[in-house]
Amino acid sequence: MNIKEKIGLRVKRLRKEKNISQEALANISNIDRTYIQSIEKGERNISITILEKIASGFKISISELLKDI
Amino acid sequence: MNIKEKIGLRVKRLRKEKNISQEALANISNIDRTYIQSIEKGERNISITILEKIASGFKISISELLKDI
DNA sequence: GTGTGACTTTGAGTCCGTC
DNA sequence: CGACGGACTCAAAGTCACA
Repeated sequence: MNIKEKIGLRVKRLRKEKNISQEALANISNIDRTYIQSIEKGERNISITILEKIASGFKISISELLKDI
Repeated sequence: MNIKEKIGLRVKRLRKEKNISQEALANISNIDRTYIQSIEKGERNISITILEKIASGFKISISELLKDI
């Protein structure tokens, strides 16, 4: 499993834990809904700014978002 | 200071700590020398795969690379 | 060994709609 | 609400010559 897939799973798991929809995460993170989907599928090589947006959406640090990755 | 600049400084500091040149870091990380340079200047919005390369070059985890960022 | 500007190609990232 | 796809724009990836 590559790093993109790992991050996808991590995002998906965090999202499930918080019990929010892809759409909701997309909104609070200021990212496109379809892009979140693509990320969760492990298709995208996301940039640090997107990582930052997602982390802030989850209200955690980037380093926390990438823990165990 | 934005996140790109923060990462640039972090990379630069880690590199100085290890006492290696940009060229050496570039080689062990499999990245172009000028690209490392651009990253250290905080100009690049680097992706997760580049973060992975740099982290592995430093022999640390990505989460460790992004600590305090 | 470092610093810079310029460049091309590929994919990041957005927006639309459908099922 | 999640999954998928088309079409689009702009930026990340990667390299070069020269100082």
